[in-house]
Amino acid sequence: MDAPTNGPRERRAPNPQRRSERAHRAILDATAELVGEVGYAKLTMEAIAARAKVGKQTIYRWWPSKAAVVLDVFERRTGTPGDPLPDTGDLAADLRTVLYATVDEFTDPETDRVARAFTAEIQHDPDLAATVTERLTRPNNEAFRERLRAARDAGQLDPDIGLDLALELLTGPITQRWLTRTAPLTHAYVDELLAAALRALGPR
Amino acid sequence: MDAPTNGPRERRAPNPQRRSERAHRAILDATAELVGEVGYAKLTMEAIAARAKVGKQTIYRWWPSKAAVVLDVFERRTGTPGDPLPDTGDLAADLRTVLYATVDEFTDPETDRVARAFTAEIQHDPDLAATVTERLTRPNNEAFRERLRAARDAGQLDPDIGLDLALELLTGPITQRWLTRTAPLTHAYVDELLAAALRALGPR
Amino acid sequence: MDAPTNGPRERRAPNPQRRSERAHRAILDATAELVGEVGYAKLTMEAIAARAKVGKQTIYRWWPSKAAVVLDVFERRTGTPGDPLPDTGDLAADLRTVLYATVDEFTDPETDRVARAFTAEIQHDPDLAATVTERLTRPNNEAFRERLRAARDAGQLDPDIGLDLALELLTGPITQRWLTRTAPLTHAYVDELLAAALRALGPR
Amino acid sequence: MDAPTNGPRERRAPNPQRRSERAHRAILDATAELVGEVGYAKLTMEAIAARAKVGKQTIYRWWPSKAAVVLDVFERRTGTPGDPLPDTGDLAADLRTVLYATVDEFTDPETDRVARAFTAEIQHDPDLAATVTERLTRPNNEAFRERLRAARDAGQLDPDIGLDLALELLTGPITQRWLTRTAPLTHAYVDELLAAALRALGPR
DNA sequence: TGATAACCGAGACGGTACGTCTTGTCTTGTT
DNA sequence: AACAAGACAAGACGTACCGTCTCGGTTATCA
Repeated sequence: MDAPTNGPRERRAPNPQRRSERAHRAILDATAELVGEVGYAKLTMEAIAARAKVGKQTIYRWWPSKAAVVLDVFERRTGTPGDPLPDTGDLAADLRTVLYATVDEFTDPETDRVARAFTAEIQHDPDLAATVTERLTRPNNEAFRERLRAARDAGQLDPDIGLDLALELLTGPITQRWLTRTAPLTHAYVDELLAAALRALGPR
Repeated sequence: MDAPTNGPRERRAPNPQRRSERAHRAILDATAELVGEVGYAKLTMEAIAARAKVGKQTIYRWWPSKAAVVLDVFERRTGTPGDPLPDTGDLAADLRTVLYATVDEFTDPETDRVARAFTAEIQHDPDLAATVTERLTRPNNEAFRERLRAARDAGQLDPDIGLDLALELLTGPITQRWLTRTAPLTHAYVDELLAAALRALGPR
Repeated sequence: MDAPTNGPRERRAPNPQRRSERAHRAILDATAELVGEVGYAKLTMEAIAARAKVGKQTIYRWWPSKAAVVLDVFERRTGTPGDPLPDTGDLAADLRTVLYATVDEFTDPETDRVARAFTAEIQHDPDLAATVTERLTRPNNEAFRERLRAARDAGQLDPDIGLDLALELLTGPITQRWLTRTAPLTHAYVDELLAAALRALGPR
Repeated sequence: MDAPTNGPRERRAPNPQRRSERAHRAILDATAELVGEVGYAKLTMEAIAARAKVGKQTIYRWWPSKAAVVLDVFERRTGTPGDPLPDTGDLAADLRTVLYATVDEFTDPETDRVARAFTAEIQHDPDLAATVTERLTRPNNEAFRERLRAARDAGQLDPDIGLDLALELLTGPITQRWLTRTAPLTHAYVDELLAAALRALGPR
């Protein structure tokens, strides 16, 4: 796990206007390549700097940690989080669409790899945890809750059930299965889960 | 995160008969203390050896990694996993008992700390992942499934629902909430979850 | 003797222009102190680094081995080797001056200590042997031979005797006595040696 | 050079009567092989024990150090030191015989290797130095001096010249040339040396 | 002729130092 | 001022040996 980190020193902010676009891109590209080649754990700042033909300081100037760099890479790859869920009026179908996509993402080796790296990193880097929550988790959850809210307003959900719990009933099992690798994440599993969860959530 | 690990060299197994009980205990004690003092990430083999008055080789002789040592400490603390769940005949009550205990554990700062460390470590140490699964996750899950099986046999559960899914519906939400720290883990939350999940699982 | 040395890994040369003068001096100072305190054999890179407040890597960056560091210390102490011998026209007197100085040096505990260390080290470190020969032995011998050459040209030596042999007759006995510690190195011994050797070397 | 040696603890002497001849021989054989294979510096007690199929304690029981073991190996190889020099009445011829043999020995790679190892080791192991002096140097020197004494008594040497100096004039140059590797040790060199030295030593 | 002590093989132990690695900062030109 | 390059202090890594210390398992005297 962590090489005992000294924590980066506080320093006065650099001027983003003068930031070298070349260096910025080179760092993200190099990081993306290296994560693919050696995985997150063996990724080093040293290696990123070398591959990107960049001084280490240039990395430290713009990112507080290795994780922050990789987070940017990750974000660049997966595109804008927080996109609204589809709303065709058919809740089950819409959720199926989204959850299929979710398990597909987790099944992609590259995404899986980085997601696991973040899951790991978040456990002992509160700053990163906050950032990830802010930029990934919260927008996604909000979009999810929005769709559920619409369903509830349409009378498709039990109004006594909290949206957060609803969300967790639908995604928690997937998260847990992915986390513990107890069984494969398949579309069939999503179907099964969806059926059960909707029984829990539907109007009495 | 991880100092890029070279992985321990292959070596022929030492003779466990000749293992020094004194050293064994001293290492676990020292590790337990140090995890409490500096946390898992800043824990070093060097420090364990120093605190335990033990040669580093003695640690490396018996454990392949820092994580493995801490796992033993963790196991020693939490006692035997895989204990059967209570079975009073009242499924809801029994599950409540267990899930209360679960959230209590995750709420305990010490346990939380180590659990997070393992969650992190497991993401990029497949050997450790296998060990943890084998020694913690699987026994616990099996005990859980056993109780659910009994309930199903008693007609308290929908026989069409897989026990794995049932398990995940009951624990996945808790795991996810703990993992993402989106909201506190309380007994009230367990109650809410239990009510919803049992609607999903109960006989039609 | 040597802890079985793996030999330092090959690495691309650092840029001497950017060498830290502070670190350089601190390392040599610390080494000088430590050799005096604990002797060469118990001198460790670890201790040098600690005393000099320097990272170990900084030592390894500039010197291939402990011996190389001490050689620099030694050289700094004894000043420029290869200084020409005095030439007053009186060969015996000039040689006496030089050999007195030689035995005085070998009698000084500090110099003796380091000289023995090198004598030892040279036996199984060919690189160091070459360096020492190049930087100490050869210049000194050349200066010596130069003085003998002048004497030979002045008709004070048998022209049939090789200068190398002449050199060895004059210094070999001293070296051997120092090496085997069979008897003390005194000025009287030099006188005795000189008388005999000059009989061997003088014109017939 | 030496890994800083803790020095062996004082222990009460074992009973040589009960010494295992098998182990004794195996240790010497293994040491001889290993010195040949890896050289003295990289020779380890560990390796000797392993090769000899012997417990390390068995080595430490009978020898105080690696050097002591190798010394025994060396002695076993070179046979009894201190044999008297030939005395045919012709001093020059007798010395030539002996010095030829000496340079031949030093020229043999195996002997050269071990001799250098001891030369090195002696510099910082006073106990070993004493042992070597006692068992090798002194007997050999004594035999040498004996022959010179006979020559002096026969009027072939200047009676004013000390026997020690005479010895050193004859052997010091060879020792020095071997030690510094400044030039090859040949029979021709011995001839040249002998001619010169005898001029120094002969009666006036 | 046991018993009983010593030596033996094996190898775990507490240590020390090794030489390497990476971290995050600092320094030195260049652009 | 940001940059590429890379030296620097710090300190953990995992390994190699050190010399000591058990641990059974043979011998080989002596009671």
